[in-house]
Amino acid sequence: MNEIEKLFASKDIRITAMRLLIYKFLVQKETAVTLSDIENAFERADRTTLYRTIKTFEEKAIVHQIDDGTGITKYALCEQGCNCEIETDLHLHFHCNNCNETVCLTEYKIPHINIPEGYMAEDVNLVVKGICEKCSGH
Amino acid sequence: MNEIEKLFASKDIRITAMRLLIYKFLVQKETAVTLSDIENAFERADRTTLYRTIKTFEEKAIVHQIDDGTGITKYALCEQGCNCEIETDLHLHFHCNNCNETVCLTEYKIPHINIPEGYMAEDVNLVVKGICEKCSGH
DNA sequence: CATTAAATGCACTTTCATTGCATATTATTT
DNA sequence: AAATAATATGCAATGAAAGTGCATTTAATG
Ligand SMILES: [Mn+2]
Ligand SMILES: [Mn+2]
Ligand SMILES: [Zn+2]
Ligand SMILES: [Zn+2]
Repeated sequence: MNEIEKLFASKDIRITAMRLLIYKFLVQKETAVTLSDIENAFERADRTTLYRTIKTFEEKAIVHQIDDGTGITKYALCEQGCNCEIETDLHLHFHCNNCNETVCLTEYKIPHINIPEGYMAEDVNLVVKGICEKCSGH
Repeated sequence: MNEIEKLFASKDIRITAMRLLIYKFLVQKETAVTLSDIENAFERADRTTLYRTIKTFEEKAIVHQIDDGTGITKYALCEQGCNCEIETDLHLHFHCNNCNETVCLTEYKIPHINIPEGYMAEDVNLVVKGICEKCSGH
């Protein structure tokens, strides 16, 4: 068993060819992906399989879902040892208005947010939109 | 001309029966609404009209759009004198996981968010999820 | 009241998300 | 190494929300 297979086994995910391919695809991507992105990368595979694979990865905390405001849900690999199944993964996300890519800013944690008396926070979603490093000419 | 008609006139919005009704509906609501909410409130009206009315209101900065992470876009009245057409309306939004309602916390502004060198922020979306005042027993 | 521009209603389209079920593949037991 | 049980996959279909084209109606203007 290689590293990926060990990871799958440790999370009770059956090792299949498709899952290994999709996992490798996600590793090699440095931005968040949509289901369509995966679909385009694996044109011979069925959409449903890709959909259910990413959902399995999400349940098992291999990827986390990102709502960047574009209306299309995106996914990105979780950091090693992230606990987003239990408590929220509190980093922020950046969506580029130019190249339309979304990235995890895992080093940039969401600050404490004040809310009115009587309200109880359980989760926070913070998305910054603007121009990314690559598009601004770093 | 009453107050609402004056508001419409000042924003170059034609005064129609439907628009007045929808506006009054929004005023009387204290939480953000979906297009379906409006549809249910006006079952005799055509969905397209409701859709285009809310889009007109949005363009003219009568309402602003809210992405609370539920996947369904919501709308709420803008504060008087808000400039969300030009610069972003920087208050935060709260989504209750219990009653499923979303509210504008107009008094609670979005704090400054640190982002990496090379990135340029143009817009920020901040949604806190949890239990609202009413559901927690105020 | 006549003219013109915009709003409305209806039918259709698109896109993304999701499910049911038959078949294939993987893991487990004999 | 079969046989069995459990799960994954492929295909077809459905659903929800958003959006568009065009003919008809309504509102603003002189
Ligand atoms: Mn992330
Ligand atoms: Mn608001
Ligand atoms: Zn970019
Ligand atoms: Zn509530």
